[in-house]
Amino acid sequence: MKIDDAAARLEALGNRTRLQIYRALVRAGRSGMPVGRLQDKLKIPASTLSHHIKSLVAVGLVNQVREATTLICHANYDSMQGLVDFLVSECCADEAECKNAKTAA
Amino acid sequence: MKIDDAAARLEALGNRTRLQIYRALVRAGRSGMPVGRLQDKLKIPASTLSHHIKSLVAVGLVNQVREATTLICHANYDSMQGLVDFLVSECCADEAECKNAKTAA
DNA sequence: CCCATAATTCCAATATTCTAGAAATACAGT
DNA sequence: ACTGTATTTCTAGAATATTGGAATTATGGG
Repeated sequence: MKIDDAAARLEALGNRTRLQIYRALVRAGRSGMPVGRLQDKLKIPASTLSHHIKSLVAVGLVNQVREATTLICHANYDSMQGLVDFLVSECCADEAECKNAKTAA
Repeated sequence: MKIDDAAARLEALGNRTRLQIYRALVRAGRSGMPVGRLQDKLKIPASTLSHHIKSLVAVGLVNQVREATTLICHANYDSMQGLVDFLVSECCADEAECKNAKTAA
């Protein structure tokens, strides 16, 4: 993963509201959750919510599937996993020891 | 971890420059890296660099130890691990199946 | 105490993000 | 086509972040 992609994903998650959205979707699992339900759950205006969801979709952390008039949102696990891998990779690349952190990755 | 702490850490990493700083420190491993060397490496003005480092320290992702006139910066692995754990935790909490993502955590 | 090096803080300009109401669009049922 | 529900886009003001030069502080050597 390129550093700009990683930064974009981290930035997307680095906002309380968007992180709440993302967590709700992670909790919802494979079945996902419609935009409307997110709105009920998080109590934020539709337009605000829509903007935040758009950010998450733009960086690939969230996918959407239309089902009639409702849009179902899904957390994209692969995208998150790629980000996590990026974060823990190259640990101590410029150093010798450091076994702990390597196993943590 | 509280969601606000997680969001703060993600926001700190969600900026190209700060992510570059953090990665350089991760690569440097236990020995860390002085602020001045980061400046040489990343070619950014001292004040800008200092601001960014301060953000990373504020959220606990980076620690600093003074050694004479130079300040050595270290990536805090525990802090990062806590963040990663937070991100992959509670996957599918509201659903039944979903084994893949669980094992990924 | 004075100097040099390392790094931070002060300050201000610029840029970006966040928020949300209002208007517009998407879709399905009748 | 008309209506209602779901959601997005338009728009713009307020808030926050980013940047970097200049001044300041921190530390140790002579």
